[in-house]
Amino acid sequence: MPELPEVETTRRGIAPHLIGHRVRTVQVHDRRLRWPVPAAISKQVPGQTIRALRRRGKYLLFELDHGHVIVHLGMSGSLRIATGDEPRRPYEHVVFVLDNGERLALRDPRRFGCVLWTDADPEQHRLLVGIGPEPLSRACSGDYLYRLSRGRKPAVKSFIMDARVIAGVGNIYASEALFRAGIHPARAAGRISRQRYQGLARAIKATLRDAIAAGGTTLRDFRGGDGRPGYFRAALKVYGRAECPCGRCGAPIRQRQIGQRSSFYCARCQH
DNA sequence: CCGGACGCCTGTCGGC
DNA sequence: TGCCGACAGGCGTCCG
Repeated sequence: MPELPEVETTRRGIAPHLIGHRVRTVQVHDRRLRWPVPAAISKQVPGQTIRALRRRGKYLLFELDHGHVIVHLGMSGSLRIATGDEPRRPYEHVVFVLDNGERLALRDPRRFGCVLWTDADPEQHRLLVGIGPEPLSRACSGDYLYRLSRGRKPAVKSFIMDARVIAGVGNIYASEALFRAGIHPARAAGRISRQRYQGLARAIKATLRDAIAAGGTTLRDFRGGDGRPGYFRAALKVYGRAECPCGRCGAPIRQRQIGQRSSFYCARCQH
């Protein structure tokens, strides 16, 4: 489900309900996520206060008094705030019960997400340590992408979706940013000029900023922490629009697999 | 070392 | 109507 804008929307929605509140208990109803939910979660977390909620790429980092809970929403995960008397919904595998009576519930039908615990620097966790710069940071520049891409044969779309290159760009926003930059998604990453990477870096940032401002993209069931859907779907130019006329030139939007992922582009506008 | 393919899961949708 | 295959917003791991 979630790419960076959806994770950021979730973070902003749930943070006000969590910061400064103490976790009373953690209910693990099914520990069989992408990685087993560690027993330390239900042992270490109760009694601790949530101090901050940060995002790194598509990961959410819950800072507690001592240690961090690391959450990834995978393909179908979502987080919501529930009141104390609301019944647990299907697939809500992990529930954090807070001292204010509210609960934070992780729903994840496909169980590709994870809930982990670390008492060390979360940025140094093995799942986070190798990931690239935040796309909205200055470090993610056209020059950076240009330099890193030299000699690389894979498609530029696969390149910008590689978390070691940039953190948080997924299948929707890769297609959208490449359309915005006028770059064909299948072009070899190593054969794109510095100038065009500068345009691509700008396009990635603008696309993600716009999507965050719209509350993310709801394709099926994504809800922000406030329960509202994201409105960026209406702003998608190519993703999910196979055969529809390109809004810029009118040619039909193409769909094909690139790196085993569905990709959408305009063959006339993108080269 | 790099790049591509494979699994992990379940729900939904379109076609026959 | 019902069944079955294809496909889905991610990503670590394995293999060549």
